[in-house]
Amino acid sequence: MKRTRSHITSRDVALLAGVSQASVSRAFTPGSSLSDDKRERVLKAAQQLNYIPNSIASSLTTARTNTIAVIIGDTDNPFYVHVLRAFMATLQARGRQTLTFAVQPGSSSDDAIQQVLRYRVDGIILTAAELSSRVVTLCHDRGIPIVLFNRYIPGRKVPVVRCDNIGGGQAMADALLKAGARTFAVIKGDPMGTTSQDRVRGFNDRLFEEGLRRDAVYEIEGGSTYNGAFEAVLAAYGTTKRALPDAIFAVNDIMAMAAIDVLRHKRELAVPGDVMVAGFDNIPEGARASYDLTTLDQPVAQMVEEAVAMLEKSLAADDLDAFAEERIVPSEMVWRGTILRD
Amino acid sequence: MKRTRSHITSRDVALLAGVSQASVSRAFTPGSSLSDDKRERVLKAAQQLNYIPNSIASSLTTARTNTIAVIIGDTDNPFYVHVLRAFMATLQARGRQTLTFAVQPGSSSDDAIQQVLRYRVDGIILTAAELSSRVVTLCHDRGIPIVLFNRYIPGRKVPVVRCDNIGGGQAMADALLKAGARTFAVIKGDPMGTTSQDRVRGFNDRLFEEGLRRDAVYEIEGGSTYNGAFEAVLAAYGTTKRALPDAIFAVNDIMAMAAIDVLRHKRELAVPGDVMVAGFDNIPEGARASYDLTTLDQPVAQMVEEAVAMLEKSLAADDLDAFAEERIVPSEMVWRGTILRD
DNA sequence: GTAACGCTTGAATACCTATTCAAAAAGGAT
DNA sequence: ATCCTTTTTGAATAGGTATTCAAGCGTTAC
Repeated sequence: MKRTRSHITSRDVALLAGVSQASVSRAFTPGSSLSDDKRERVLKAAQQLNYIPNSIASSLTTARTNTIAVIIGDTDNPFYVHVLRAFMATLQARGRQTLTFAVQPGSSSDDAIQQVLRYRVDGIILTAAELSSRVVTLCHDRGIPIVLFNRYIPGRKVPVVRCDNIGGGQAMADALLKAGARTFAVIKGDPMGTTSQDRVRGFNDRLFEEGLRRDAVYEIEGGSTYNGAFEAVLAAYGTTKRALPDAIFAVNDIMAMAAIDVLRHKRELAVPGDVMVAGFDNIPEGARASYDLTTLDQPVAQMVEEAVAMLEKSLAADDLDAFAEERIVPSEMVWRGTILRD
Repeated sequence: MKRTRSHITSRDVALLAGVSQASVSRAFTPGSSLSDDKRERVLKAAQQLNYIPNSIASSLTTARTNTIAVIIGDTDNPFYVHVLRAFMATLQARGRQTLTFAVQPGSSSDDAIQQVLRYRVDGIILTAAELSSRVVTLCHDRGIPIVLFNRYIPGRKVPVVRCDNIGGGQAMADALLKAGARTFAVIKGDPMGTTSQDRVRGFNDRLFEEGLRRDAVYEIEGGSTYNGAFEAVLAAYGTTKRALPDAIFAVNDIMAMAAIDVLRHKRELAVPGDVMVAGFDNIPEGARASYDLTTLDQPVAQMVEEAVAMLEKSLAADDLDAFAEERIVPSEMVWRGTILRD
């Protein structure tokens, strides 16, 4: 069958139902004034013609696309995959479409935003990706709300939902000290990311507060990925050259899992017997029996829920500035088997 | 700042540049006839006004959105998450937007398709989700190409890219027989999914061909998820009640990993020493040292590439029917540590 | 010098729906 | 039956861009 050039439009339906095009539009717009029998006639005609309303045309007049862009930077980290899934589910449940956009880790999301603005999305969620203050202004001037997830722009007031990363780092430092650790390694993530920076800072600061010497903490660049962390930990502790720390704190679970794999399978060491390991995020993968990872929980469902709520509040309001809130959610210790407990 | 009601349009740019609106449109349409100096003038004016072309309006006239819908059913299976990521990257690289849609596992994707058709996507990719023959007709009549990924509709000619699941199942049966296994368990996935069905069929048929008795294979419903398989395997082999098989074949890696975790951590058994385990898909997670899973590789990158190519071929053509091809990619054994080898 | 041709350009129009405005119909009260 | 209020309805229009059509212009060939 040849591709039909002209689709069925509301006018065709109107013709068949013997009403005006306006009435067809009203039949598909909840809350608009139309008599019941006419609505019924229209819907029957629509069904008969297999009519599907054209959102493109509709968006042109309403200046709303009912679409939210979700921009994600780090699809290598399962945590952000879970976040993306949660956003998709939440937005879908609220009757919105999701325009997903992945940007290369490290590169800026400016181009992506530019792209996305062409599509006149109603709002933007940005997780784990760089962005410049410039594009924030760009969106702001256009009245398009943008909510940051687990990322913020220092020195600028932008709506954001994030976890208390500094507090989490501190809590983990306390937990490991209490477990008897005195020498440490920290596996850092994206060097430019505020998330990793804050977790490391909270962790280190607390240790130094407690009187540890600066060389009690060995810092490792894990690059936020399993493979990156695996190689880095292997380079650091793959041989007996460097003395093992009492505990390793990775700023995310996936890197903690890499560390465990190196210690157990490349060095035949026991975790937590020889070295304790802790992560951050509480991804389901870390909870599995093979890892049983002690970590800090980020309440993803709640955070996503709040981010969407924040976006919708901006959507409903005329004044974007009124809602530049910052929601900081605490993270909670999840005790499992990779840290010793008395 | 208040939300600006009216955006900058091509007309505004035209006014500033001293040209017609048509010329502005041409300046942003590659391959259209416009003198260099005029194009330059337009682009300068556009930049000055922060003009971003409106894809909505453009789509209305061209009847193209440059957007592809990716519908995914099983986001619990990491394999399909990798598939989704690959699609997003591939489509993005070709300058297309991705409208992602997740449907509840088990429920049909008909509603999702209906939704997606409103947005006049140019094409649809469907992975790991049910769909009725009816909506295929619906899309077909509208001239919207739809490519199935790792799923097919028995008895209907629809463009599809999938792995040779039957052949893979057979290959795994051969491998396990050669490794000395004589009693088996099979962990099945989605009962309605052709993928799981075919893998089980290929596996069983080959075993029975080789003369095994039907009760040499114990079948387990794993539900396609880690948790589902974990519980099912625990129920079957968590105690010493039931005799252990020589080998367990899970129709996907994530369930194989669950099986390994049960055997190792709930029963203190050795894999592959006491029981061999094999999966299907070759997800990166299974390659990690903690699992080191022997499996069958699905060449995701290649399959995704081909699916998109198939879609674009349909997009370019007028006649949809000419391209209802079926591309079946072979899967290859990946020998790792969970099957004994001589 | 004229004819023929190709490239540029702008005016006008189509794309499809939501909404406004005014008219018509229906309902209610007296 | 009359007037007033409320609801329903259709005609007309806006929304922003791509494209068509015809005109304008400059070039080349003879």
